[in-house]
Amino acid sequence: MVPTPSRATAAPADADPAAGSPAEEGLRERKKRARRAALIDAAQMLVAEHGLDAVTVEMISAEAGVSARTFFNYFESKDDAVLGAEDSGLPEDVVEAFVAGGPTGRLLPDLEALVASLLRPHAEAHDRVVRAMDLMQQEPRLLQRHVLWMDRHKNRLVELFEARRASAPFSTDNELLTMLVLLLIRTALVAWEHAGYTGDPADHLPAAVAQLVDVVTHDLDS
Amino acid sequence: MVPTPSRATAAPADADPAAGSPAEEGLRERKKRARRAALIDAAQMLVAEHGLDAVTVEMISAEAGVSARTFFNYFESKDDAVLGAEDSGLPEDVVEAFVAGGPTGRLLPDLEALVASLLRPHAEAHDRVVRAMDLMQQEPRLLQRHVLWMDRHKNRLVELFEARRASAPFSTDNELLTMLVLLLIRTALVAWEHAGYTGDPADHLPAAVAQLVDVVTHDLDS
DNA sequence: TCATCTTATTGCAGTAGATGAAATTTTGCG
DNA sequence: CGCAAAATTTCATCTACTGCAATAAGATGA
Repeated sequence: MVPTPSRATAAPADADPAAGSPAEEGLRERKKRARRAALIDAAQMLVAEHGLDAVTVEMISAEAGVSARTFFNYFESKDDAVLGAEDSGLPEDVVEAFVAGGPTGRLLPDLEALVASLLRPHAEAHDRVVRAMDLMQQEPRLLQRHVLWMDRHKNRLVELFEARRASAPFSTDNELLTMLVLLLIRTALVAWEHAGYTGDPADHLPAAVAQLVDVVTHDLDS
Repeated sequence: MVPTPSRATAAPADADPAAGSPAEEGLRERKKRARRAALIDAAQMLVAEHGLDAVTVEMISAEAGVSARTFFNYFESKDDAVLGAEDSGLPEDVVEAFVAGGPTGRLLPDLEALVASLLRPHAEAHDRVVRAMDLMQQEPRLLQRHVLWMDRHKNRLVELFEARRASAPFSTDNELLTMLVLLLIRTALVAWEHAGYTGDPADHLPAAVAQLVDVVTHDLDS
């Protein structure tokens, strides 16, 4: 049997109108990208409709026109596909600025800058992230994967913190700082959600920081 | 015995949730407790030795002398058994104090008090928590479950925040506050771990708060 | 002590996520 | 075209987890 309409998606071939085609990208890379996107779309659509547990990877794979085994060549788990998790690393320049003790020289604003650059890629894949956020509310299990993602980056973050200590010493524990990063990410994303997903997630970062400062300093005041 | 008319179905009557009085405990409850403990011990021991993925629930069950099916009568998942997760709620008096705007009237210290009471039960089951913490470092997947636990309590926390708003208004978002609770819990636990698990996890809470204040206020100073 | 009701354990069958390996197809390129 | 590299698929297998029906083990009351 194998009713795979694999042709269907690949049909438009290279009918690229205009020369807008990403020249540097081979056909192979192209298809890979397309498949991945198709799988994420299928996963998010099906889960939104039937719920996380009612959707099997076979359904998702069938919807995307690939075998179930191929699915796992693209994602480590079903949940990953639903979240459409992309592991885009931190930009070089931002990292360099941070470890050098910049850009402002004060830890909290510099963390903010770091988080902003972590949030930026989320703005690009706007729709997918929005769908992922919505699904995360309905399916708390997905929030767990979000944390696993965090855990993967944790080592990298700790490296950055250690590196920065050399040029601009500070006393705060690495653990607290990573949790602070997580707090900022989450707060900004939720604020973005509450704002109806308008604009950029990073836009809500300053407000998050302001709130944090508020809570902590109120402690000292009154 | 007083002739109580309405006791159609088995009345749990006392049902003392606190494990304080073993005398009042029937043999059934006893065995249940013992089995549960045996399963947790077996799970933690085996995982410590062979790693999380190399240990099957069959091994754990066999080690504890029960069937694999029974295992799932006690735990929702393998990971839960390894963590030995207990869902002890917040004490009444602490909750009341918090929603009334106390005990200090300032949000951050009051959050600290709340977290302290969340950490206290961890001190009782000292050994198991220690082993769970160690395993969490080796097996990041377990950290996810820790978050699921958090998620379960999140609704309760949000209720508390909302209730407190009535008597002692504040502007901070619920999301930021829950993340702050998570940050304090995690920071205190890690500090406790670094201290060689001496004393109480809650002992390290003040230091965590101090660090947080430090990071945020340094922003304002320089 | 026995009869009985309730509750816990178990065996069995089945679903579904995830992985490894070999076979097959697709793509890149000279 | 024809060959080599890479990706997809098929197939077998493991394991976590669940529902159901049968059975064993406390609890209870006379």
